[in-house]
Amino acid sequence: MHVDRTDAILEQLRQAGGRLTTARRAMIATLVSSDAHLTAEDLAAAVQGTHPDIHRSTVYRCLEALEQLGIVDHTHLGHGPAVYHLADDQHHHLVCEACGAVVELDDAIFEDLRARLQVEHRFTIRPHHFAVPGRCAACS
Amino acid sequence: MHVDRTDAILEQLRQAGGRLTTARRAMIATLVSSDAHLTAEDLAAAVQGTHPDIHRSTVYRCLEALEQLGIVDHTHLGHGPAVYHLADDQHHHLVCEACGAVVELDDAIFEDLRARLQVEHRFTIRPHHFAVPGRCAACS
DNA sequence: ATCTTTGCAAACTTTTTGCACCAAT
DNA sequence: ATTGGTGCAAAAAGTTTGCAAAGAT
Repeated sequence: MHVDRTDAILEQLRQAGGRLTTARRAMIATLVSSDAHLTAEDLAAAVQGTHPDIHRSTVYRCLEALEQLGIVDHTHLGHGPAVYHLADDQHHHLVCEACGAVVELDDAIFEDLRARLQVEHRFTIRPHHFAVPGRCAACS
Repeated sequence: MHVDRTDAILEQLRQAGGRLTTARRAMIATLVSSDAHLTAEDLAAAVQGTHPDIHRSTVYRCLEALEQLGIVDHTHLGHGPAVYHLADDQHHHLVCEACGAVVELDDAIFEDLRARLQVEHRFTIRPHHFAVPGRCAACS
């Protein structure tokens, strides 16, 4: 179940010296139970379903805190808002510029490119932070 | 000189049915004479040096128009504003998340990845639209 | 003469910040 | 009791839009 994962995350938060507040619990619960790509606004809306007085700015601040603690990560799928997901579920994205479809990719696909850029430019890529744009099968 | 390139671009604009206005001339001139990565704001500031009454919104609208005509292109180097450059100078970017350094890359480096994603996911990448983030030699 | 483009002001979207209060440890 | 987190309101940053006037063809 989600319980193990949630517990592990809450433990990680506590270990890092973060406080276990209502807002954080609610946000982590939402992130655990949704495997979609949530914007800060999505998350705020979801959380406010059960806790109406958790403010948008709290959501942004929590996300920032949780990101610094290595619990969540954000990605840019295109223009528009960033999307957030739990850091224990790392993956890459292809986004169709025409229809917005998102394809999730395994890390492995970037291995060759990573190795090459490391050697040729001494640059260590962290490619999950931005999606790779293009055209999906249906739109090309 | 820059004259040839500018003329070619102005011709391209005319051919496409776009009008040759003061704002467009000034913006193209600025883009031709600067090979840096200019934000819309940078461009507005530069253009306003000689034409003080060209409005920011005109700059944004021209950029949009010039982009649709295939004359300019924009890229996202990270959080913060988009940067614009002439479309006849296509290249990719690595951006250091620590120091902001930008490494320009040739298209070729994405060939293998492009081919693989095409075959494995029928997805045609257009990777120059977003920079690939990571750590430069000095920051890793 | 026509139809695009511009200037301006104002709105919009996403995110950040200052400050006083509240709550977790 | 302390320190970190929260609610609120307000601003910031980047970009877009409606409209009437000006300009390019």
